[in-house]
Amino acid sequence: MATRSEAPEGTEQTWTIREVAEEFDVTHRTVRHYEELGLISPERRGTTRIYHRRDRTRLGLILRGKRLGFPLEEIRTIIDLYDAPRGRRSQLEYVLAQIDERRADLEQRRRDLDDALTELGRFEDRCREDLSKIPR
Amino acid sequence: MATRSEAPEGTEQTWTIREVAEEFDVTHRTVRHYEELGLISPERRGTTRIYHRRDRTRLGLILRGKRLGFPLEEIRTIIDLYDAPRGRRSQLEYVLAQIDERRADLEQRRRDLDDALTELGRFEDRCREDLSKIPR
DNA sequence: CTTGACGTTGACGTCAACGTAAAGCAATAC
DNA sequence: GTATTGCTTTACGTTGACGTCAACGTCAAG
Repeated sequence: MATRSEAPEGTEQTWTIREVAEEFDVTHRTVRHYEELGLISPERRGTTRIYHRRDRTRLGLILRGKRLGFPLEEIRTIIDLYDAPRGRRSQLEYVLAQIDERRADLEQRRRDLDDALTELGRFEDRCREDLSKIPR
Repeated sequence: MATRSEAPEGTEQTWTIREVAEEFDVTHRTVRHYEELGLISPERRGTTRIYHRRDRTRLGLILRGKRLGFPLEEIRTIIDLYDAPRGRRSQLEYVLAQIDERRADLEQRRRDLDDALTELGRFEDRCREDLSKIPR
């Protein structure tokens, strides 16, 4: 569905800004905003933006980051991490250190999330108990 | 430590705005902002705000909600839910329905979070592998 | 060749979540 | 007394994350 490009053989599939925007259910303005912040950098054919699979992957990461409540600047450092240079040992060690920080952050969030869920569960139990005491 | 009030016996302990702000590591401006939005409503002794345990509990909930990335308005509906009237059956059923919605939201977040964590783990593995191939 | 449909770049608007500065009251410190 | 804290309100400023609008280019269809 909606495989727009001429994709005969070997030719990589591409998308327009409208297409990626609709696919991820955001506006084209949002997509361009992310580009202004350096989160995506689509190919330019003349003045027109051409989006590749790579861009769609990154957009997916961005939106998941947003659902998790990260600010865009932080999201940028995260996804940049994924294709940071890792040729030299020092670079790899830096990346590994960053990974640890990220993980600590995410695990804190998971603790908060689990707390919130168990609290909600206890609250529901209380409510159901109350309900059982109300006649009719 | 910093038990400000005159707390002789039976008297409930209270706190000033500075005290709660420092305890939760936010500014007093932030605390007042939450009050403006109706998320907390401390007692007033004349013009001065007096915070009780109830207010501290709510502030804790607010900040956890923020760490989870919820907007303050949504946080308000959540914590209001916790002390909504549940006397009548219809009210209880409404509350239970809200609880379900909340839970669905939180579980979506947990999925996102778990995805992010496993992805991070895979990435770390790749990095460690790369590292093992670099001599010295 | 004109009309859409879609693309582009500014530039300004808006809303949330506070920060910050100005100015005042009120109790303790000296 | 005055001075210093600590609390208060009022009010404007800032930052992030877009929305919205104007003005224009481009290309296939009629």
